[in-house]
Amino acid sequence: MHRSATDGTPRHPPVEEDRYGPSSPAAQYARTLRMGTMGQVTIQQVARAAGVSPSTVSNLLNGRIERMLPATKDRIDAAIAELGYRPNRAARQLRTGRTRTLGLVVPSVGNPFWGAFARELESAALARGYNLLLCNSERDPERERRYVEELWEDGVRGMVLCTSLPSLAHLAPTIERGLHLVTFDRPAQPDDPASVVSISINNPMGGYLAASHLIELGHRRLAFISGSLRSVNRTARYRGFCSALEAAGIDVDDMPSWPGMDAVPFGDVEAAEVGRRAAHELFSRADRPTAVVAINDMTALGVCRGLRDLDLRVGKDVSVVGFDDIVLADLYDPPLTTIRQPIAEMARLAVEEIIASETRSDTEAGRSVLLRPELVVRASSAPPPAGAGTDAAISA
Amino acid sequence: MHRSATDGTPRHPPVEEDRYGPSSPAAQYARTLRMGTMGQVTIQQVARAAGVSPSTVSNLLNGRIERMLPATKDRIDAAIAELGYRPNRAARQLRTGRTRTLGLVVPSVGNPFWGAFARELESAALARGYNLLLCNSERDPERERRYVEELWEDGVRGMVLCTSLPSLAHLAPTIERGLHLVTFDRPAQPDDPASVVSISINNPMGGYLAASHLIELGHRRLAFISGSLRSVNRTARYRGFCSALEAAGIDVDDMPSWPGMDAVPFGDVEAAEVGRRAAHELFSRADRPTAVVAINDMTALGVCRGLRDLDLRVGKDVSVVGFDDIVLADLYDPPLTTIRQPIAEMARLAVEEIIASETRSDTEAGRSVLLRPELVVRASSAPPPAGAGTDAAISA
DNA sequence: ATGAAAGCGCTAACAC
DNA sequence: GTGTTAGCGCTTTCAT
Repeated sequence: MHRSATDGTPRHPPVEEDRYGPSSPAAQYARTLRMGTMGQVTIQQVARAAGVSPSTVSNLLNGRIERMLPATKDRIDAAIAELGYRPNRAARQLRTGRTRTLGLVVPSVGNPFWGAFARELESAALARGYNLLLCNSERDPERERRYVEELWEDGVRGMVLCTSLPSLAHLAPTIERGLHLVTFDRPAQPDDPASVVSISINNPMGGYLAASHLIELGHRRLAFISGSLRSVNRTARYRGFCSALEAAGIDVDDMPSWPGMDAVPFGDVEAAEVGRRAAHELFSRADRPTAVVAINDMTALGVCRGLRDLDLRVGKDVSVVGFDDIVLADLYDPPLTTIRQPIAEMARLAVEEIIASETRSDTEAGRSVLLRPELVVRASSAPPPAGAGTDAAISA
Repeated sequence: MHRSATDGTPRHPPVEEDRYGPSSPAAQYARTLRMGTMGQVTIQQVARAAGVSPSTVSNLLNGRIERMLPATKDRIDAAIAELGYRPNRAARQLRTGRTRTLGLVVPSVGNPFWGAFARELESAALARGYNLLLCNSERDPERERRYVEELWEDGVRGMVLCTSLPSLAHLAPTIERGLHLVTFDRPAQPDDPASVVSISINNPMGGYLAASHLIELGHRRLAFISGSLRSVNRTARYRGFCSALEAAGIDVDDMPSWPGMDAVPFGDVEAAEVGRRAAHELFSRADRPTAVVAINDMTALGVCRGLRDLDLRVGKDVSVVGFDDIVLADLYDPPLTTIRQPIAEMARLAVEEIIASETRSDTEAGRSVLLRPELVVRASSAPPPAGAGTDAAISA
């Protein structure tokens, strides 16, 4: 090892060599370092084995095969195979400044929706030759910031951020440095930096679809259940929910409502617990609703569980509509009516946007893509039981 | 930029400088590169701003603050803050050969169990100052190998692999290079390389607990349902299941069985679908069981769904026991009886093992840690309906 | 068609 | 207590 200074390819002028021969402390240190790296095979060794220079090996590695004789290529290929050579990513990245890696920050892979989305995004990234790094923010802005900065330090320049925070101020420094950011499930906000692209479903439309489905079934007392009140999509979905009520001539202010849980911060795994508690409280009251729209499927499943605790039958006594269409929605008893997000398409779009913005010369106005949500009707929603919560019952 | 050759800190002997002045093509190239990296602030710039040398900044960065005057430290801190300096990880890693990052390869984060485990492992890693990189293998050995090698190339030397493949041969080259590997949910196999540590629950015990719980409730016709037959823990859990039957004097060969689906490869998300199909086929037969043990909760949930399709009531007509205790087990209707895996503790252990093996001088025999599974009884398991599947019914 | 050399940003041994 | 220096493995320009 460490023969580069004495063999045929000195990497420094002779003047250096006189001062720091192969037995100098520096050389010893280099040797130790190399031991520590566990026999990493370098491009130099491959070059030597193939009887060519490192640059030629590098050319092969980077697909510039037209620059060498077929015989040379074969020799190098053989050397690579024999030595089991794998290029060192850190060195490569340090040199080029690029990485074929995207970052994904989700609230929590403990929530099946985010797990499913992560899978889709990984597939989409892989299909474009990118790798994916996955991080959990647990909806903590500080943790979100830390991850984004850490990914940046790892050379990741394109990220998908799943957040419902109204402001991206905590990420401003990284965005200014040139981060290609796509926010998911969070429509663009007025204060967002111009370069940010956002991809989400049309949340107000989703809320509208959910509520009007229930109204069409005959429900007149509807509640909207969510945990955090400050989330961007909560507001948007609730807005759509309200429009549907208004369009049907129902006064939103008359609807039973649940205060929410903004005091107690909670993660996505606890979403179900939120739904359960909300159901307990909302359905113990006299003015209880006949139907519920939940902010997402996990919360909806919690609501169903809570209703069962009260001996109310979902899809009979009470209708429940969720959001997301996670795998478990169809598995549940009763299967859950929900608003489906087209996650595969959204994932593909997110990757395309990032790659496009990396290729684009520079700061181009970020756009906001809204996809159409889809109502999936299953057994958790049905007409209200006769005499309960209908117009007649209310006027009685 | 690129002033280092002309200012007070030349990095190469003068002879170099005569040949490649600041306007040489090399210098121009360097400038372009630096533009491309989007204004990366370097340690040199911090050093200049603070009026010290890069090494002093480096010393501060690496916690060797005792080597400098408090005033110097303050000046450097100020410079770092003002310039918004963040060390370049690639450079750091290239230099030290180390990374404070662990890798996790799971079958699929689409399965809530793996999502939950990933969360736990991330917490455990974070608590020890490590980051976590998450990858989905979709139970594809080739993809598993690719990820392991890619992580290795990224400088990751410690990984947790969740696999149920009987052989680790596809990872042998990387293991030989010094990978610190912990397999999760896959007990050590005779052919495993000696350095591999394995962490899992005692799967035979889990299978035993599940089956004997059902037997104690009075069931005498039990089926075991799983998808892939080749998985290591499938075999182990089934073995435990059989012991419980034998201990109760029940002949395993008399039990209704389902052929499994080894022909069709499937991911963890489809586990539920497997359960559903298995239930359809198994419960359409005359010799149908009164109770089922499923390989995991997702499959168990699918079984429940399939039973419902046949108008059989879970927890009444048929008992179902799952494995894992995912969040949704308790949310389901009826709540699912299951074998809990202590994932938080297992995650903590996995991280400890990896860190220990990185610190340890070298190849030490890998060990196998088996944790105790816990039976969680919920409403999906109950005594068999009178006259069905009991000894009497069988002899009738 | 191939090679020599420079340097990406950082760390740490050693000199002062 | 602080500075100087070499070099981690790679890519790419320019020279041949």
